[in-house]
Amino acid sequence: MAKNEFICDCNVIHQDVVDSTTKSMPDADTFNKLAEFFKILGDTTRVKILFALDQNEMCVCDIANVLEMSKSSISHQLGTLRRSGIVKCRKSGKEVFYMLDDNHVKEVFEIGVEHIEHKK
Amino acid sequence: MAKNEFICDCNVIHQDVVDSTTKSMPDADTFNKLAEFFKILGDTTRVKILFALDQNEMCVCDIANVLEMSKSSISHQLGTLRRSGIVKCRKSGKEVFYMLDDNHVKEVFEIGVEHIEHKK
DNA sequence: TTGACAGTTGAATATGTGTTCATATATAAT
DNA sequence: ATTATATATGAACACATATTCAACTGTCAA
Repeated sequence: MAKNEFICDCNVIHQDVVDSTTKSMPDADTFNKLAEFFKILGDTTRVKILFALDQNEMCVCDIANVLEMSKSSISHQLGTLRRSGIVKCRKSGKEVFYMLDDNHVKEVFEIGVEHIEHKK
Repeated sequence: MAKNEFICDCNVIHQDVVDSTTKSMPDADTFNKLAEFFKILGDTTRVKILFALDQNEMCVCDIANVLEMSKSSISHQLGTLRRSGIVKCRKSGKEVFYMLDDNHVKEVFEIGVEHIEHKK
């Protein structure tokens, strides 16, 4: 009678691997934040916005024109990106300029592109 | 009368920035694949699976035990990861061992963790 | 102060997705 | 052959989310 029977619907097959892996797993909070970070990058619109902002700080209307999408849609996505700490903004009169907050985004981005090129 | 009026619901404010950014944007296919790649990483269960596989190749039951989830759920996620070219597998009798396919995953992963640590 | 415009935001809708459940396949052992 | 087990998979459900629409705030100019 396996000790895990109330946790999973199957038996442990390689107890040593399961034990050592289990011991090395980070806490749930780390995994949640990690997944959340990637989830933010996992949308075509947001990826395009980030690519654009990687080159220039831009206002909402300009981004909307580059992506050929509505201001509202872009503004919603920028809100999501700002709340995730991936972009920040600066106000200037009626306009709001957005820019990347964190250079990790750039790194992750470039490796992602490499990955895709490599897979072709 | 702005030339973009039929595309967006707003005017171009900084024509030079919009033009140079538009010119440098990769094609839609690249953005779609990039977003797809990050989307796959943007799920807590898959992130956990990838973390585990980064240390040992493992069979479905073992992964299910480490994550304390059902075999079916893990199998579905492994299917997703395999179809995306992020993990590959090796059969041995009744068991199927999974492992990371691509080392870019490891790199992206580590930068993601750095990002999270940095934000605390 | 009035109008125009940049931007934000809540609600609604449409679409996508993760888990569960039931079932199917494949391999090994009796 | 039959049984047990490891894995896969289709359908269904619940939940999340991207865009649109409408309404709103705030700023500038006339």
